[in-house]
Amino acid sequence: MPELPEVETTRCGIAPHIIHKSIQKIIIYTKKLRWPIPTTVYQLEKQVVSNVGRRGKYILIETSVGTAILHLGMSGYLQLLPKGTPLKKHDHVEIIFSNDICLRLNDARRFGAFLWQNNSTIHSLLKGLGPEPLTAVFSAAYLLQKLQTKNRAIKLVIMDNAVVVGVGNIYANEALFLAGINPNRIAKSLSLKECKNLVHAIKKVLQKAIKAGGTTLKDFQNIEGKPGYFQQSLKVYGRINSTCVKCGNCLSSNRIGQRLTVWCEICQL
DNA sequence: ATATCCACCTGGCGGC
DNA sequence: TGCCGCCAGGTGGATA
Repeated sequence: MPELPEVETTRCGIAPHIIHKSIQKIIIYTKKLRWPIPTTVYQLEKQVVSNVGRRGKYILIETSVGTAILHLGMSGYLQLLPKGTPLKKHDHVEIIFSNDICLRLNDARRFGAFLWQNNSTIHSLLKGLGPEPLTAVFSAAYLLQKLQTKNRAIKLVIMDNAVVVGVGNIYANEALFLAGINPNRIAKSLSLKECKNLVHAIKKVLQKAIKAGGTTLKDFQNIEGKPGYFQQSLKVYGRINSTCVKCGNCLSSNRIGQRLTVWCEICQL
């Protein structure tokens, strides 16, 4: 998937086409993605989309009765197509609008989700999420305070949705490189200055990636089926066994929490 | 509470 | 060509 920039690219791509549009029909081709799709999502039918929001990597299709919650997992994407376009392999759900366009969720690995919340409740998946990385709430002071109880690698902590949402493996690697911080550092050992650098790096790398339309690795594509271009800017992710773009040193790699991590031993302390 | 590990899936790639 | 093992953008949940 899609990390936050890819999700945001997707949200921006679909929003203008479906806001204020009326939903005619929901068709579910695959009953279970990461979780079974609840039948409550049929409440979307006959409703008008009031807004298309995002919380972390969840896309929120809002109506006056409730909100459909979409997650793209590792391999999901959304497409807007004319109603009746032949289905592709791994098209799991479609939302048909009254103007005869439909929104389809395709997800080869089925790690994504299609869920529902009534307007009076908050889905448990959305509870306990940390701040959005691109808001002022996510600050150096906030991060420093959060790190005080954390004896794990800093990379794991910035990828923890309870600390800050939306930072996945690509951008965690990239932000730590940009901030000059070794991903293996014990989180609570970071100084305020390092927290400042890291928070700044996370915001910068995410903003740049959103501007570039996301990162395309294998199967991510935006709403028009076009790739993102941020992969051209990656400094460490995917560059295992290559040399550091800054100092020429051979990059190091290991696994942190089962996720491939790449860094420069000289530039990241 | 925190930390670790597993599970859920398909597809693409390199190696034999 | 084919089969095998390994890898991949996420993250909730079970376990210690």
